[in-house]
Amino acid sequence: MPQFWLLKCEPNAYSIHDLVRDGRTKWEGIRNYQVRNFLRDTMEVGDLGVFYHSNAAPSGAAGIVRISQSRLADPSQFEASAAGFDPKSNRAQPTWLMCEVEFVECFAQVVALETLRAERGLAEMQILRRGNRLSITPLTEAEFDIIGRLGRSFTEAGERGIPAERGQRTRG
DNA sequence: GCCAACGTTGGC
DNA sequence: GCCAACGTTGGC
Repeated sequence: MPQFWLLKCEPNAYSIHDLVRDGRTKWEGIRNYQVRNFLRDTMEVGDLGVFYHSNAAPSGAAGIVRISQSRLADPSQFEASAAGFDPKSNRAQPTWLMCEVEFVECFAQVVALETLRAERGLAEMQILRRGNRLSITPLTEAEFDIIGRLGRSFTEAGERGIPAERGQRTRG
């Protein structure tokens, strides 16, 4: 049984389109203990994730990824010149972990934050809570399915991040 | 650029 | 262990 995640990234730094090009990428640079604990204790290869663009116009869900590697040591914690350098960490017991994600799907348009907020089934989603700052958060399967359905509901006519239809649609 | 919210740091 | 100061995040 896969688990489900929402992974935030600023598209200025790395976007879903970069992942389309690369196929897979290391999700490095996490320096928050709550997120580290997800990476260490919970996330497994085969889990599915929503790729979320933050600090964007519009911010929102941009596509789907799959976890292709888990529990990797983040090498930048050992690099003195790196922004995420952590002099207290050591190679025998790295403090900071990362995962690798592989591309699954790019939505025709970003499902805008405004659209996510309007969806009743997403009311409990952590990303929508005030002050949420975790870059990786768990989703329920129902939340993941709703976001996937919204992402697939765009037609070419829709141009403002507003879904053209919201009919029932099954996953896969 | 503003600002609310939250995490981290460090003095005590 | 408390808590004020500071830094970061991210929507707007």
